[in-house]
Amino acid sequence: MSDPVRVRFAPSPTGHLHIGGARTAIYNWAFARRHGGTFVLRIDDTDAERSTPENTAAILSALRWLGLDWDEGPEADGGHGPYFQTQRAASYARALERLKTADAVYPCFCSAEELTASREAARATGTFAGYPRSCRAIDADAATTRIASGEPHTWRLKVPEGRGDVVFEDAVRGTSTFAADVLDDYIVIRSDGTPTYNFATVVDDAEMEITHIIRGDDHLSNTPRQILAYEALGAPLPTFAHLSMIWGPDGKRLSKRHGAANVEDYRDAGYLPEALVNYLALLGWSLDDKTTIIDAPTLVANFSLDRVSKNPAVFDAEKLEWMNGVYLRDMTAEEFVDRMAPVLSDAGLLAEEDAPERREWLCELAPLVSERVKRLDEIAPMVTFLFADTVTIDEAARAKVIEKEGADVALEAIANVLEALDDFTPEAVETALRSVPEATGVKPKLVFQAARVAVSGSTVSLPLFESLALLGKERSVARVRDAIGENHT
RNA sequence: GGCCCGUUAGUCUAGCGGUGAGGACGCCGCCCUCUCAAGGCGGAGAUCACGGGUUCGAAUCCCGUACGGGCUACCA
Repeated sequence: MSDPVRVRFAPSPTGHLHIGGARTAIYNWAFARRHGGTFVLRIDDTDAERSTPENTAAILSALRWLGLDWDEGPEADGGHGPYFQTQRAASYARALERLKTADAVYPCFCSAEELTASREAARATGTFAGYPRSCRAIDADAATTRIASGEPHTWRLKVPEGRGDVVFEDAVRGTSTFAADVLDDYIVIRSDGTPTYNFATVVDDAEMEITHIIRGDDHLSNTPRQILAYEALGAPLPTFAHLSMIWGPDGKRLSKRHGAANVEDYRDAGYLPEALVNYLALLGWSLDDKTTIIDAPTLVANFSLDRVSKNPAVFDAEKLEWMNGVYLRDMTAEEFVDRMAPVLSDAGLLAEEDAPERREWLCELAPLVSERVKRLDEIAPMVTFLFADTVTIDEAARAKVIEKEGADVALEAIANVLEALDDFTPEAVETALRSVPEATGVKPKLVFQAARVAVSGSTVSLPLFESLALLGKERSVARVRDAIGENHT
């Protein structure tokens, strides 16, 4: 049996949870759950300028909303903490000491200006633009003296003499090779003593015993230098798996320029977490050649890195919307009411505390709404007429239906026939309304549309008979009567 | 500039040497129908980026080219 799987998602709190980050988190989570492993959440907040506690909180809440629970991380200690890089200075210092004694690192006194200049020069000649290793030649005693005198310096990782090409097996892309001569003596500790990203991640991943690093494609080129750090530290190498990017429709990295790019944007727009997880899971991974609706348990039972595709995927908002509709429609009335109640409350249609006593009524409404809505935020406009005392008839609808020849006659008959009903069920209402065309000689289409406009204010609404039943006899009849004579105004 | 990665319909994908290149979103049409949806049925849409190989046979293997993306920071 192999070592227990430990994976991590390590967002940088420089913004909220991005769609791309969410997919990375989903894959890590699914992989951990699939293998009975541990999902670690680590906050890579070493960018002091842009990291904020608010962003961290937003990321945690977005992950929770998606249902991606972590076994170790903020608010879930697992013995490998702390889980904020800014609290791990001791680890980095310890790692640096280890590298010093192993002679795997050396101080560099070059100024930022010098480095930029040499880089530009190298780039202009078309050769390797890495650090020329100037300070590597400074002997240890001289270096110690200069450090003691307070001269600013960084620490660079020494690419071992005679190190061959760096070759590793990427779980999604296969063998990756980086030639030895492009390996760079990169900076691991900045002049202010803080670690650079490439070093901090390796130290943390090693200490946290991460076995599989599943992350974005943008880190692929960083992998060889990280591998060098693992080797210098004497730590076992994890398996790497690089995910391709998620693009906007223009083939550029998905960003706010393309519209909603954060998980919470979708939450606020009325998307369900289960639909977003399903959609994102499929953006770069597939179960087989035909399955598209995959719930979380199914994802967990089937997720594997070898079915992750190598090519970038364009985020298709329309498909997500369709999928959200599928989840909405698949809900039971009870489930749908649970999602609908907060929406009604926010829209000021039905107070949260009044919802329980009208639960039965809401459950009757639910199936009518759920099958014609793709997002939760479409609900309120659709059902407002059922909650309001009166309804304002849409101008176009009035002109098109109420002012039609015969509409008044039909409305009169509708009101009478409804009024006569004892049992105001959809079936009874339907039977009653269906008798109107014959009795009045008005075409059925007009009869139904007139009733619809009178009651809902629009030519497009939830199904008529059910709507009337939901509205109740009194209000239904009143609205139909109110509509009569509207064409004389 | 250098290095790395990618390329199957508008989009997401299946495919892993022999298929009529399969599915999904979107689009179009028909059916159902009290409107709108949903649902059912059908359709259009892919010279598998291009050019060379290897092979009896290539979307699948190899090499180039083009295009796109990433990295190349004392950002992550």
